[in-house]
Amino acid sequence: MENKDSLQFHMNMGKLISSVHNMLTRRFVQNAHDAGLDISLDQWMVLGPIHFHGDASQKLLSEFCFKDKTSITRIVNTLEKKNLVVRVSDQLDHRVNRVILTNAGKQLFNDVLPIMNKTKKEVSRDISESDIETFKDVLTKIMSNLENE
Amino acid sequence: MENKDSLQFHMNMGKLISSVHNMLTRRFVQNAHDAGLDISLDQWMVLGPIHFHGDASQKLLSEFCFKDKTSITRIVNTLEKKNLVVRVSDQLDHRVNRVILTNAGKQLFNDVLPIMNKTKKEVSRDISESDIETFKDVLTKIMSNLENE
DNA sequence: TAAATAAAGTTGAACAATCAACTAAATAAA
DNA sequence: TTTATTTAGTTGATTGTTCAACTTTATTTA
Repeated sequence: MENKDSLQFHMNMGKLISSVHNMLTRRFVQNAHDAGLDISLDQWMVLGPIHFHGDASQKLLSEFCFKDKTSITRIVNTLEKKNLVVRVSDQLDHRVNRVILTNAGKQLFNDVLPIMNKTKKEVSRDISESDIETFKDVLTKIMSNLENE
Repeated sequence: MENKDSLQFHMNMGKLISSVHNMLTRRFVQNAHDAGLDISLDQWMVLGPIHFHGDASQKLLSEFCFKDKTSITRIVNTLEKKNLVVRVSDQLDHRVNRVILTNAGKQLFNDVLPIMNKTKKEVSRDISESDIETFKDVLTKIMSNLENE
């Protein structure tokens, strides 16, 4: 029966992705906390690109992180409140904020890198390299399937 | 934007999972909305098990949905506010709430089934059955890797 | 049985995602 | 040049997640 099958699929796929997302988030924060570091996975997902780009605009961060501009606004707010980044208004285009790491931000970035690697290892333990590749390919394919219109 | 595509290619697992989770959630709600239905993916993920179990406790829903008991409390609050479910205190154990579908809840469940099916098709378009299987296996393995301690 | 402990749910606070409505600045069109 | 439109970012409201602290009811255990 088609309805039953599709329900099964959804419960599996949707539930699996959602559950894995939550567990992964929790584990990363827990690992960071155990190392005495206070950072969420979303903050890390934004902090990385800021470090990588040097003076990223929020628009760029939004595209790079696949997050809504509103989410970026609020995550940058939090990072700024923690003195990890500062917003600097672009000299040429006054609509644009350039987000820059402070020294504390650079320090935290370096401290969190090993946490990220530790979490990665825990996540992918006992999974073959080829299965990981297929897994990432499918995720990428789903993303392109769901890209707007 | 070709720059975006090349970024996608280099994305790590955490970012992929997080992005897919967000896009999937958005697409499901959008499809429901286009069909005149007002429901979130998380509400659906809880509504389904309520429908199948008949009189699930919140504890059971929590375990079945892999969600925190606090999340269940709040999702059930929302469902109750929308008159889709009611809480009935268990006669034998007064700590327990039994969550029951109303007629409106049953109606919505049936209305959302085809939406789920549509979303499923969009998500898995052009992905082979065997890749989907590997994908789900890896998700399941990650869950067991991240299960507490 | 009385006291300690465990279990089921709730509440508050902090953070994040989404949508819609908004400000301010830049660019295009008239 | 003046007006209209687009773009970058913010704010408010609603929903969901997490942690810690809490209430209420059951179960242990001393």
